[in-house]
Amino acid sequence: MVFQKKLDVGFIGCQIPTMPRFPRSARGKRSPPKKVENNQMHPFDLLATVAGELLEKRESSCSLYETAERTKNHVNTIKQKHLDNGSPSKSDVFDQGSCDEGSFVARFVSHEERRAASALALVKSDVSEKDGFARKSAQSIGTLKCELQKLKATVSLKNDRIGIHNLEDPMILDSKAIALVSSDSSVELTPSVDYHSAYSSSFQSVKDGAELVVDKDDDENSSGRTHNCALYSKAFKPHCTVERRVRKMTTSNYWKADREAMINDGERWNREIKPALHSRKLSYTRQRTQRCSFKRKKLLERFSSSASNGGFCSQDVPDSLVKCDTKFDSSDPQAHLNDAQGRSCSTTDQRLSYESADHPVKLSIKSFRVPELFIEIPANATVGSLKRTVMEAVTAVLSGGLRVGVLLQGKKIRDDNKTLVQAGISNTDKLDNLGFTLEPNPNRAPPPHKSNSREPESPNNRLQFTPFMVIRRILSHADQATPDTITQPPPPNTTANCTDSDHDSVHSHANPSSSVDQMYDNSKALVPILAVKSDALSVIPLRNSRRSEMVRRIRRPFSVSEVEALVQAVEKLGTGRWRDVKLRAFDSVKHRTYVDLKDKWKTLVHTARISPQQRRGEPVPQDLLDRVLSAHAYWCQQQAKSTRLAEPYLLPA
DNA sequence: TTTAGGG
DNA sequence: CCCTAAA
Repeated sequence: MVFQKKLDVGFIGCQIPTMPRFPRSARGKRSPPKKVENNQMHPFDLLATVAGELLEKRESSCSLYETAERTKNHVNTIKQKHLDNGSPSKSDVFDQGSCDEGSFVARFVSHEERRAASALALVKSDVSEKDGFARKSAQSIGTLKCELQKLKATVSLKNDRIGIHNLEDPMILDSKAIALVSSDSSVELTPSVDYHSAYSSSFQSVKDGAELVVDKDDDENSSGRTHNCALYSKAFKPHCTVERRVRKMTTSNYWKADREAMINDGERWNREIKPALHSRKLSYTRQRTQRCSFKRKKLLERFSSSASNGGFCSQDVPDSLVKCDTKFDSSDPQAHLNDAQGRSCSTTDQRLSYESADHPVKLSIKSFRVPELFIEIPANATVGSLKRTVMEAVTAVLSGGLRVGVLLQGKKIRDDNKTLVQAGISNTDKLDNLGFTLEPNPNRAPPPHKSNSREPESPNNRLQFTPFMVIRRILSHADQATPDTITQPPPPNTTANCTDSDHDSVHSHANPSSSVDQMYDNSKALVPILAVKSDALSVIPLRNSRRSEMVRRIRRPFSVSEVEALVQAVEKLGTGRWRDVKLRAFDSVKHRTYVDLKDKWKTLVHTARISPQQRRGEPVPQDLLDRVLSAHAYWCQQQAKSTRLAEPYLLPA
């Protein structure tokens, strides 16, 4: 249902929910959380989504075949070299059709060779899936064509208001899409230059438009430069994802269209379509990010298992809780390439993401250190008792299982879905401050541990070995050691302040942490440190666990632009859907919760009603306040209507 | 977890 | 911005 009347006078200008929005009491139990649905989606959002998908596909495919070309040459070079060296026994692994990555890696373990093998395997598996991909693409394109025609009809109805003309005929899109399909299905096992150029040219027009896609106004980590990890991780896990890409395309991105249709009108693109693309993109960012997270995990596992010495050995941690001396391997020139580009891609240029993600960030953790696991024990205890006590303390921590945390410059990176580039881990300038923590696994709390020390025991010597324990002193100054100072676990809420305000840039609400988890944000976590220099072992700030009082979150007044975004979102969504408002307009702003937005709206309404002289803080433009009042009035009325509809007997006319 | 509303 | 009942 289009809200025709208001739309005519240019008030809200969007669709309102198909179903009346009843007040909570009338709606009954809340339905599962849902985001803005397709039938409420702005046409521009749909167009933009599709265009983005097409571009993404084009980009990844081009990159793939460039990689294939390079790899082929590289492998041939290596093969030739080994043949020249008279080691024919090894050459079989290079034979087309029998090149098994595992055997390759087993025999040729240098970095270059592994890369070549992985990339080759990638190409082969990808090629083998191309036919299926092409078939499914054809289907989804059929759907796309249908939907685009519907969309075109819709858009033309609104032509005058939204100013889009020259929307490309769906048939043209169709032919382009078919070009994609036929290209894909004509893949040869060994990618040829001819194929590559043919592929590129068929998408030249799209490529021309690609410049417009570069998202220059992305703020901080808001948006998804996440497809960068596709090529990267696939190089290490070849058998992954053509099928999944297709499924994603056919199910989630239902409406499809071609960005090219919009490019003719560049100015309107910037003024109207691009902002819509931006907001639409936000919701897809998470999906892509999650997809990539899995691949990254695989990547790390793979990296760990193939590293020749040390490598990532999180599995080995329980056995080697000793000195930590780790470093980044920055000798790889490609790592530097990665760094230089990683920085810029996180702020401006999407295309760089592809390039920087081509090369791995290499970490080498040789061992772990436990900097702060202090034991308190009576001075008359024996050394053997001390050893056992330490052992028990460590065992108590470890028995619950371990998990690994990542600290960058003292900030805990909670968002598992971030790429290394996005998190800043690919930036060598910061690597000195990269740390890994070993934390007791909150999901497997260690069983209550009885201390059965066989030493002469005073009643005060009954230490409860829980992971919370921080024992302050080691065999020092028995006169000051009051044996009854058994350190208490901190109350669970003592550390909530450590996570949110301290980690705005890296914290993610997508990973809500349990209170137990937050507890280990404190110094009680085992903190091995990854650093180049040994003296950098001190860079991880151990937080003051004494900060026990619950602190208020830092006050962050809303800027005018934030108000603008809020008003805009509420105009579209109404005053009762703060979670949706949050997702729509503040998805990437971690420190604005939906409660904050609701509160801000409340104060905005209040501000708009009082005289300008009574207002304080940064002045909000009057036109915004006017919009606040009218939107608020409208949605209140809407809600009242729904209430009457829902409760006809309570309010007889 | 999300909404709604008082403080 | 906090707190919390209610859904």
